[in-house]
Amino acid sequence: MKVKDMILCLLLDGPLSGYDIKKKYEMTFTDYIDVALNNIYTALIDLDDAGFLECERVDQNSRPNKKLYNLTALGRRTAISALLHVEPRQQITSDFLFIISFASHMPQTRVKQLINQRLNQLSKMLVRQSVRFSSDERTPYEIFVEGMIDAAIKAEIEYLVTRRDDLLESKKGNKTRAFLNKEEILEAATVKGKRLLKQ
Amino acid sequence: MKVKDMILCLLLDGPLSGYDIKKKYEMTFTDYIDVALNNIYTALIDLDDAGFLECERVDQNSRPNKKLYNLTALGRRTAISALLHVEPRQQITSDFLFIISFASHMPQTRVKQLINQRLNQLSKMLVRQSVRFSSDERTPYEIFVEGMIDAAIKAEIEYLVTRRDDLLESKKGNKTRAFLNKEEILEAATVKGKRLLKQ
DNA sequence: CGTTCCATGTAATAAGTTACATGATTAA
DNA sequence: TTAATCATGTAACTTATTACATGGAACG
Repeated sequence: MKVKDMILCLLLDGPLSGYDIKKKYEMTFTDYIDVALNNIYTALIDLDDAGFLECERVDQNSRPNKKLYNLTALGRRTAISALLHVEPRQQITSDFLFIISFASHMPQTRVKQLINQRLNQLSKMLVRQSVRFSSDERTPYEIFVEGMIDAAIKAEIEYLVTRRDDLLESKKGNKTRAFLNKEEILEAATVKGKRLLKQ
Repeated sequence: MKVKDMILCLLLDGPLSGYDIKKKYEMTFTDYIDVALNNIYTALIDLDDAGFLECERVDQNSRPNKKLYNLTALGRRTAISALLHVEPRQQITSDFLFIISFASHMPQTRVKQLINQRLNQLSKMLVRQSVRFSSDERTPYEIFVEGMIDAAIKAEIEYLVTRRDDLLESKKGNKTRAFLNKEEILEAATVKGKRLLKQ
């Protein structure tokens, strides 16, 4: 699916500004859709020019003015058509796994760093999860998707925590702790919550 | 990580032809690295021109001739440097999850189709897993990575199979079976094995 | 006799990324 | 007063994708 199709789909549930789309993306889609958002305004303008959207200027007094975009009939048809006919692509590119598979060419410190960084990312994802879980207005479908992500995150953490020692050659007699333990990771995800998200 | 960096890394363990890289990719990296491979030959030529590789022509009698690429000192340094200094990006784009979260705009048949297609993809991934598991010459690091993928695939199948009914509004009194059951999926992954991979 | 495997490339295009650029308001 | 939030855009560039293009050998 192309970014423009996705934008049209996001507008199926009502008009949004570019900024709204950005926020929505950052909060709910970041974990399974990877796009840079700098071009979102350009995309909206293009879609507008092509007749998929109509744009309404909204003047605000204590805020910068904004533009609300809404689907035209054509836009709505296109969005639905994408939902029905696109064959979904699963596009995963995990530098982490790629690099780890070359661990024989790296020093142990790098391996530890990579694991810890990844656990950190997963921890942040859990934070977003908990924020989402605490909101109402979620459709059963969104709940389904969130549950899937939750399961994936937890499976990965579980695997990393139980297996990461396999990556270290010199386990024995190594007094310095290499890794955070599972409790610390999960705690980081709940307690530091908001702070973490802002990093 | 860029494709060219990855190619350099793949060559760390010995010279390969473009075709070798393709094969290696298709067998072991497909599941967590998403790239189109048409440009692999172009990339090799570019890397050669830039002094990262040296190329040896190998004439074969009962096969098309091929070109074996090997790292130069510069190429090796660049590969190692990428492994040590790149900050790994996790790039997931799951059209499946995106589309599913808009299920309220789709007919039930489409939802079923999406779930079944996804289970099919996962099934194929399990086939690749089983082929990989049966090979020797795997470093502990590769085993680690495979284990991770295995865990991820199984977690997703588990989730889909136990929760997919949540997506169907009219569960009651629906006689026609909507989905394959878990045993059928896992069986498809082992029995049909090779045949599936070729689709 | 048809399909898969081995093996390599080119050219045009589309898409997305990075970096640049601005500016008022509000909460800490 | 400093950082974060709200809010929108442009231009140059890099990258990757799609489609095209070929051809012998082996296998079933």
